[in-house]
Amino acid sequence: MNPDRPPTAFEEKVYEALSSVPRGRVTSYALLARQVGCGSAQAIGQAMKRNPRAPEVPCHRVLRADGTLGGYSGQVEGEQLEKKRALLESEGVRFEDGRLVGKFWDFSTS
DNA sequence: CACCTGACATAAT
DNA sequence: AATTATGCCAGGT
Repeated sequence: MNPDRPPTAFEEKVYEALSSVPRGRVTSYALLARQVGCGSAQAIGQAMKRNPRAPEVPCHRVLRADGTLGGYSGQVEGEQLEKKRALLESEGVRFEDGRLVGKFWDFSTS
């Protein structure tokens, strides 16, 4: 479920961009994908579920562009998603009716 | 085996 | 209706 594969260049790039997101802020897959120079946001999700050092990599700070949670640990539904929401709430991110309240982090500010 | 483009579904414009 | 944008899939390279 969580093989200890060494982080690849692609993942590292994603993690670095993810590190640019301060606490209490959120990003979308497409936004992150563009930062790493990828045309598919789905590749980002793949990178997350591949080798996400869960607490080390703030993959929970990656939401959909619609404001929905998206997926977590390879699941798009389940208690893991609820945990993700709770984790976001813990960081100060508020939700309403399953939607993110506020805006995404601007990489240009980084 | 790791990585990415593509196909497909859904929502907004 | 058509086009555009997003996506934690699936498959091909």
